[in-house]
Amino acid sequence: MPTKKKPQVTAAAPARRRELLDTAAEVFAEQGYNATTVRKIADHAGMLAGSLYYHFDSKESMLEEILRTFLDELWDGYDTVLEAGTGPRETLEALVTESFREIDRHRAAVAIYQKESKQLVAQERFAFLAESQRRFEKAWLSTLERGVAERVFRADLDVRLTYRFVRDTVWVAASWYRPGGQHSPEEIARQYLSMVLDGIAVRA
Amino acid sequence: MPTKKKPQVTAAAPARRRELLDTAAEVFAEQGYNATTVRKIADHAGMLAGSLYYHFDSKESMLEEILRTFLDELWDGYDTVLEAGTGPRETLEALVTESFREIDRHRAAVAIYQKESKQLVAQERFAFLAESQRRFEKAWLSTLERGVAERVFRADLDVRLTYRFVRDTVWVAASWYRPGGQHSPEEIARQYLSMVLDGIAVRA
Amino acid sequence: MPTKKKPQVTAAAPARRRELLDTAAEVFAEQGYNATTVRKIADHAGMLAGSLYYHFDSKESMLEEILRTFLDELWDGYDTVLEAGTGPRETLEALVTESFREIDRHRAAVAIYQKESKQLVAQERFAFLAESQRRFEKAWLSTLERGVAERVFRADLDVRLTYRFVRDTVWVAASWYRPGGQHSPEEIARQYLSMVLDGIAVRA
Amino acid sequence: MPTKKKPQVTAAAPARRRELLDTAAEVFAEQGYNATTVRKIADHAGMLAGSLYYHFDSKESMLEEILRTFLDELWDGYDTVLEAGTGPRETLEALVTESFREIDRHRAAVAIYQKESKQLVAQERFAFLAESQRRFEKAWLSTLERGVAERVFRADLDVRLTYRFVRDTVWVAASWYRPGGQHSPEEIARQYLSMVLDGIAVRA
DNA sequence: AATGAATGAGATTTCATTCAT
DNA sequence: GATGAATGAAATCTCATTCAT
Repeated sequence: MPTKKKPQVTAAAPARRRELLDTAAEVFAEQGYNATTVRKIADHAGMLAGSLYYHFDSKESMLEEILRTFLDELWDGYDTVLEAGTGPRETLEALVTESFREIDRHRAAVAIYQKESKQLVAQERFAFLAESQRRFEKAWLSTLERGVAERVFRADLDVRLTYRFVRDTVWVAASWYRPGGQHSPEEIARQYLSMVLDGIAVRA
Repeated sequence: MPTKKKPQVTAAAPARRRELLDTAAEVFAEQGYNATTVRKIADHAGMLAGSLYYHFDSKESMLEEILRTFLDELWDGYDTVLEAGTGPRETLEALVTESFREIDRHRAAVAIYQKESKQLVAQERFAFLAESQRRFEKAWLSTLERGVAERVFRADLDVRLTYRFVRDTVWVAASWYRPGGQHSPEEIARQYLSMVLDGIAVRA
Repeated sequence: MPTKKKPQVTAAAPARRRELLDTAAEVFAEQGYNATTVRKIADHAGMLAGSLYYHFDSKESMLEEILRTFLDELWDGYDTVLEAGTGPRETLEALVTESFREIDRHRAAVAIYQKESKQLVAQERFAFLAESQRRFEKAWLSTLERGVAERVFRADLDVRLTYRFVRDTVWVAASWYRPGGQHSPEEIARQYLSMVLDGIAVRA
Repeated sequence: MPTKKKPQVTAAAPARRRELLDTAAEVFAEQGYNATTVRKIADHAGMLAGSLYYHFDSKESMLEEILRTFLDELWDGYDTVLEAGTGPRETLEALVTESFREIDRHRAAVAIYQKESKQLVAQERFAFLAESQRRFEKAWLSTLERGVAERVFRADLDVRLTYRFVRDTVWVAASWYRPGGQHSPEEIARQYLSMVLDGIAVRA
């Protein structure tokens, strides 16, 4: 087997990479991407800062891989939901539940995404975030619009505002959610859906 | 040349200070505190980086002053609401409306607060953030609990979860809100309250 | 005078820049570009490594400016010679003499150019070196060709080989030439021309 | 596991060593010694960076061996020429021809020698370069001086300047020469000698 | 009030080299 | 003989901050 160059970007030895990326994601989520030094990541991984560069090209490439991996899995889940062809209310419920499951599985990545993506999209390298945002918006908006058309969701709301409301409502949870706590993701999803769909006021 | 240097802590020329702090807040909000260099702030203000130090002790002191000013005004508003002694639903409506007014007035500061406060509270200097968070939580929680007790809000909800839901729901709006847009803060507050209180589903 | 940004690339304060560039060129020439650390340059300039970045964007940008400045001046001289419309022998003599004068004035830059340009041209940023090389080749080749046509230069030589011979013959001198030595540039030019034109063998 | 590690200094498996050194020389010549990473050499050789250390002690020892091998062969050729006891013109012609043959055989090594030796001589390890330079200078100078004494070369030339002229004139050719091109080394030597001995001007 | 120049600490990155397997 | 992972030293660069003018 001749000349291969760069072991890094190749998904050659995925085990150690994954470990290190999980570590990095944890630190990024906790301290913020900019405030996280490569040394801190290395400390957490029990190695020297320079050693990380055997596995990754740069701090930024770690961030990219963390976000890409997360979004790939997220869309796997979402696509399954969207292709199921269920009614708008069931679709919305499934999307919310799926979102909380992703928060459960990728808490760190979600927190990073929430905090950093607005800054990152401007960079060419992170253009895939914008693409994901577009698909995201389309999925939610069309579900809401179908729901309004089918009189399942209230027609007197501004749809874009409602979209933002639902979207944010779900994802900010990543900032306080701790996996393994007293609530399972499905339980939290159920409560959130109850609030979003029926409100917190007592029905007249 | 008598006495000391550095007139900054002196409240002299408060107009220029305010201008500069607004500029700084804008840049902090747009790029993130860590990613914002003193040079960028100075560029926006039409001066050189070093010149800012005539007005402020440090980058951190700018951040502190921005957040303190915002929280002081926020609590002026909240305290008025809380001391009015209205019923839980009216109090909640007033708090949400007041919050959107603050977002309107201090959009940059709110965005900074949302993004950075979690990291900052750990520092002695920003302990006032923790204090504010405690008062905040108390205000909302007690309003919700009063509402549940008075059967104005649903009893079947996890109150802490509901608190986070309402809190996040309101404040994340700062990440997309643009003052002077098509919706006034009061209008947005009304729509949000409608969703939060009554849900987005059509009533059976 | 409002917002100006970046004092560096702007030719704002040319005095200190020039000093620092001269220092840098000296070190680059002596130790080679790659082997020269920014710290060494700073040491020679009596400042700290980081301080250089107030004046220049990067080590590479120093190199670029050194080479550009040199080539600009070189072409000022060459163009004057080429536009004089003299015969091929006089043109060649003038070009050689001008070259030794440039070596005298920009010894460091010439040495750097000689040693590094082959590696550098591959980079986008140093594409201007390729452009200069093309003009260079054209100037010398056409002079030689005119000379052959006018029977001033021998016709039995391979013109491209002759071009390389003459070109290298002149410029490698930069690797050993020391300004202020016993020979003036004009004197060296005269000797070189004597060898190049008439050879070192005794005439039959 | 008895005795030591590292069999490299042992002359075992000299074929692979030679191959690897040729590869290394090629890369050193193309990119410069400092700019060449051990990884690049390994890439070209189809192995990983660390694997090179089975064969060699260090990057520097590769360089040393490349230059030593080249100079050993060079001096074999030169000594034969110098001991032949021919007249100064024939000696000079033979030295130049031999030089072009060496460029043909060791193009990479010659290019490295040209570019790096000035920096290297300062190091103890490369003191042999200085020794070679002294012998080199002596060989050429004495040949030129004999030529002047025997009225074969012009007496009106500065001998040291002429020495540098001839030396540079020959060796820089390594920077553009490509083996297997249209000119054989002997052909190029003949043309160079024609220029050096008789000049490029038409004889009056 | 502001500029221009510098400092100094620390960040990211590079890379020759080592070594257990 | 070669790989994969790591080390550790050093290099480039960034940036908040200082200070004489």
